Amino acid sequence: MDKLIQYINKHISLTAEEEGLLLSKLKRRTYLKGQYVSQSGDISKHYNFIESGKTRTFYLDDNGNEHIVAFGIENYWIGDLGSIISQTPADFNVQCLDKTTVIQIACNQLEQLYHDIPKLERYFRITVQNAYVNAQKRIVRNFSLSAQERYLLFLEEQAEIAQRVPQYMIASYLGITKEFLSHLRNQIAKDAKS
Amino acid sequence: MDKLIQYINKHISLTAEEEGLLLSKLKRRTYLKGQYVSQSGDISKHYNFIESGKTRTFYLDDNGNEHIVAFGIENYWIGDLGSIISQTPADFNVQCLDKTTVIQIACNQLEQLYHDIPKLERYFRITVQNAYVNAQKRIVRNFSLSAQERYLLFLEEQAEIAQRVPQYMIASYLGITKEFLSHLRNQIAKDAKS
DNA sequence: CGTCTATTTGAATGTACTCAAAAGCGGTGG
DNA sequence: CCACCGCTTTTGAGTACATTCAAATAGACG
Repeated sequence: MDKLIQYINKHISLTAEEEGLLLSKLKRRTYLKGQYVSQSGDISKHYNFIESGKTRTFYLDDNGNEHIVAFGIENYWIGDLGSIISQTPADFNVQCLDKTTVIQIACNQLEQLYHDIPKLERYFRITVQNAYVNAQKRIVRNFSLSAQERYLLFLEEQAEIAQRVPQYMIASYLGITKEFLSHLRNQIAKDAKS
Repeated sequence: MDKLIQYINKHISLTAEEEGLLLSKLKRRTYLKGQYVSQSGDISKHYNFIESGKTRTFYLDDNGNEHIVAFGIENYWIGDLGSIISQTPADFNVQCLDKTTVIQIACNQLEQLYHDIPKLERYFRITVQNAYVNAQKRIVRNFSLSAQERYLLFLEEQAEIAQRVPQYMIASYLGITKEFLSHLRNQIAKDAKS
């Protein structure tokens, strides 16, 4: 679980004692491809840090269409934060796209941990703050950019993810249909030639 | 500045001493209608809590179109968080829609405040966490709901704001044109009759 | 090689946009 | 009190971007 500790220590400095306490509360768990780390409707039991593998967080709308909210790869925190913080049924599903190993913090121990290691408040404040800034950026882009521009930006900014997930999921993440993304790629290829 | 202290104390418990220290760092400032609390391109100098009035946070895209990212009313925190936390040029403009009084924390004192009153880490963690959950919800809705559904939901969930801002700004917030929103309203009125 | 999943292609459709013009609605001044 | 001004909302026609549905093609894996 060194990688997680290392990540946390980028923002705060844990003492050896705190590190030990934190480690004692963490559990490693491995999911197979296709398994769900958490499911819509359930109350989330843990917050997860990906050690290896990849996941998608998606929402199933009333018409049965899937909408990918986020991808997760190594060193990402995943889970339905709304469910985790208020212990209400989750809106989102978190599914593994590969065999995936996560480090879990149980929700019912999170408050205790914040109490025992107040520095963690800082760590998570910073982490969530960054996630929030990105979410706002995404909202604005979805309004102000065309689907093609959004796709090109995605390839650029999230190159690693782009290479590791199937195209129809990228379409879903971008908020367009897989057919339309295919059309866009065709278009882009044509434009590149001329 | 009691209202802010009161709001903060919903999540944490400040001692009298901490309260005093915090208060000594806060400044009240009033802007006229139309004035900017912060502007795109500038590096944000403070984070703002609205005591009275209302604001819009918007992004100006490459085609010169405005996209409203958020509205602010009493008891909301406003500002370009991306700029505030990394002291980079802001993406967003925050403009007052009325005479607006805010309580400001200077960015260059924020870290010191976190140091002196670690509980504030917790307060802002919780605040940003909630904002993030809402942002994710908005992303999903923009994908899975039609413009009409989004509008009706907005009226329901943000009734107060809906009554206090002009329609063309609501359209911008929803990511549609003012003309199309007008069309939708027409449609909704017709549907209601039959 | 066959099966299953992912991607491509194309035609018809729909949702939302653009542009232009008209109508409504406060305020302000004559 | 009315006329005019600026700003917001409405209306309508034509258009564009993205969707749906159906079918063909390509890729991956046993």
